[in-house]
Amino acid sequence: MSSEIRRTMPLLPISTVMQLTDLTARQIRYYEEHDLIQPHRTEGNRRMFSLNDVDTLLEIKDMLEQGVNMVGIKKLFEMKKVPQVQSKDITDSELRRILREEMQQAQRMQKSSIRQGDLSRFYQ
Amino acid sequence: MSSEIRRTMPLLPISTVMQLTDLTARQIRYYEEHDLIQPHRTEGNRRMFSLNDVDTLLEIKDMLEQGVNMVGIKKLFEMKKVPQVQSKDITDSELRRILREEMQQAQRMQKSSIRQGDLSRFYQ
DNA sequence: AACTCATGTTAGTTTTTCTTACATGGAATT
DNA sequence: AATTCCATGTAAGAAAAACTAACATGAGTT
Repeated sequence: MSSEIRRTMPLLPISTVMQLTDLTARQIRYYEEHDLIQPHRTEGNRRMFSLNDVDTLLEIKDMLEQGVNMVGIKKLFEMKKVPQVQSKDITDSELRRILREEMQQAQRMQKSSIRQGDLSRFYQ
Repeated sequence: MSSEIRRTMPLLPISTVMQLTDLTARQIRYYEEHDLIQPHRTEGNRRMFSLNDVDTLLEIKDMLEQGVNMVGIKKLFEMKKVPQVQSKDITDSELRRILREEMQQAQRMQKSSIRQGDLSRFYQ
């Protein structure tokens, strides 16, 4: 009983992901364009998303609401992936500078960002 | 982190369910026709399945391979739902008779049924 | 004032899913 | 042996969903 579902399995069409994340198709495709997600494609070229993709999108949404921009999010994701040893091709100091900038901008935006819910709208 | 996914949420299009269960669209629709599943519908009338639906379909597939027919599967599902007190509108003896018949047919079929895998084909 | 960024919107196309109807092969029944 | 039943295959035509590409926009930055 209870089929094993891997969080990386491409299960969901974009419509489902829109509902789960409260993002528009435009937004989701834009984030893919900027390489923040890499959804699977069907033979017919339709995007299929995994549960991990949904998590990532929720993180993206969150960071955007905090005022972090695409580039910043990308960097932050890269950090997450290599938490042990900082990759040296982007110098540490440069990374710190970028993040400092992002965070400053984030604070400026903070006032207007209305903290908005998770998936509660789905537990009908 | 990690979005809560309810097993009853209608998330999956039929194509995904086909892959997860190794059933054809025809089979899935046929089982719905016989009321073994009740997938959600989008505004545009497309079926959307929950993880519970997938589980149910895997059970159906299993029972069919054992030789149980639609009617038998329906009854067995009804039993599962009311495990405490046997519903009296279908008499106990009648239910037992039906199930005995199914099981006999099942044994007859057993020889030809090749036990076939679960979701292993997906852990690429 | 001109730019940039994230997102909206529209158009035209392709893929996916739907319903309906008829076809089929093996089991069971007559 | 012929007929019926059952689970599934298949084909056609219609509708919905998703795709790409392009232009539009408004807030924030330079």
